Amino acid sequence: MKIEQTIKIAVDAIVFGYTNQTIHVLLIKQKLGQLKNQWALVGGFVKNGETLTKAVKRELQEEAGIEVDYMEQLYTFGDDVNRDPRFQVISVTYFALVNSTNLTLTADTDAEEAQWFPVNELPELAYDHKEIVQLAKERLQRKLTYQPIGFDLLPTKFLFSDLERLYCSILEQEIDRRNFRKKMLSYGVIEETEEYAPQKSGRPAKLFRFNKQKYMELSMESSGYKIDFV
Amino acid sequence: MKIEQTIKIAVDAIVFGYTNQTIHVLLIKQKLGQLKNQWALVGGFVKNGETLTKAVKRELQEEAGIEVDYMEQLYTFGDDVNRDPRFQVISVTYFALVNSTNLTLTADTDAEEAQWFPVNELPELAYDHKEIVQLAKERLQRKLTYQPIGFDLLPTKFLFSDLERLYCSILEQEIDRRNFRKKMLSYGVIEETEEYAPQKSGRPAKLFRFNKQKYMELSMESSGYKIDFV
DNA sequence: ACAAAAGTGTTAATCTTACACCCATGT
DNA sequence: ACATGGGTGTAAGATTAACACTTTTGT
Repeated sequence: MKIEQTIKIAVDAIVFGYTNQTIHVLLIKQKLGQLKNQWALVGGFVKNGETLTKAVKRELQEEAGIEVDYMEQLYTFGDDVNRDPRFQVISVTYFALVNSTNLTLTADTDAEEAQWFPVNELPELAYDHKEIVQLAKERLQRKLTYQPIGFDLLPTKFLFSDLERLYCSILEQEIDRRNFRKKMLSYGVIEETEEYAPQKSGRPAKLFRFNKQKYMELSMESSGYKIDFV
Repeated sequence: MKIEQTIKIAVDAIVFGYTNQTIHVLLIKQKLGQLKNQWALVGGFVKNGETLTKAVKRELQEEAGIEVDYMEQLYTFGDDVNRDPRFQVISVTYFALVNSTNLTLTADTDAEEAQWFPVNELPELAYDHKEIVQLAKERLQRKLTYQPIGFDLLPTKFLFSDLERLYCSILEQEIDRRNFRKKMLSYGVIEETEEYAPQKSGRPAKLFRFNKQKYMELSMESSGYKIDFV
């Protein structure tokens, strides 16, 4: 069998982080090539013999010095033959989340500059990356309602109010505080710690922790985890 | 920039059809190559300049002479470097449905033989295709509950009882006939026709039709379509 | 004492589930 | 008249949605 394929395979990562009560996306400023100075997603070509997952993790490390806390495949873009102006590139994109304690970036080549951008204030993006981010945003919204991925955006111990603000900011809607807490706690996957976080003002708040173990048990038996609001 | 990539890109399609009250998967018997006589999914390498979607449609036409009624990307397999024993191949897989009036297969090269298999009685499959089918089956199950894709497996006009059996067979569970009908009709996306289908025995049954228009309107405003049962 | 955020329950409305008998036809 | 599958309603239970005051701290 003869195959003369010249199509290239790349991976790109859409990494979400949560700081200042806002969802952010990780972007890289291209310092080389014809797209110099444009912002783009972390990504690059897959090496021979490398798996897709490894390629993404390598790029994340190389371009931003970051390790993510959650990652899953998002979509493969290959229906616009000219999405990369140089030649035909198919991009397998990944959706990733980082815990807000691990947000520090350190691009280790000086070919790039990595930076967090609030998801609603993105600069112009190279290639079709705007479209990719949009898709990722929708995935994040939907996923949040049926899987406990919000916890991968928060520190291990967090305030209930932060969790709530996280949901508000991702889902872009108001949430009833009492109903939210009631429902969240009803699944038994969040536990109180004995610690309190001092607030700038107001009553001190208990810190909570996500119990992954409990969630696993829950999802085995019932698959009934669902957090959605009107 | 130098890129010496030797990884190949393939597409594979998991096509579901519904006959004899059972979900079937379309398979191809390899008549050439080292995997001769093994059953596999429809698929092949992407040509230079070809989009992914076009590649899948071309393969479906070439290998089975079929046009599908619904298609979406499923997943890209590339984390097992040896999934193809010959060389590194990344496969972008597609999930497809054919209307049960369009099931006729006509492989137009004699390199292959196309055949429908009941999803629970599959032969040994080549490569990692068993895993792919499994993933597709799960997607079909989940998708059925929040999108009206069941209608792409039935003729334009269908019996309510067929729709119900379709859901039973895909979701692998019993369904209360009254509650199912009530809920389905409550969305207003299914309309009665004036026609009756003569039954082998028993009371003649009305034929129904899916109103895509209505569904679009519904999903614009509320996104509240959900068909799930315990 | 007041400002600021945390914490907490009840009720009405809606949706879901469970369940059994009559209907229209062909033989 | 009987066998076969089609067609229909109701009531109890569960879930969701709406809603406002008290608590604890710092200033």
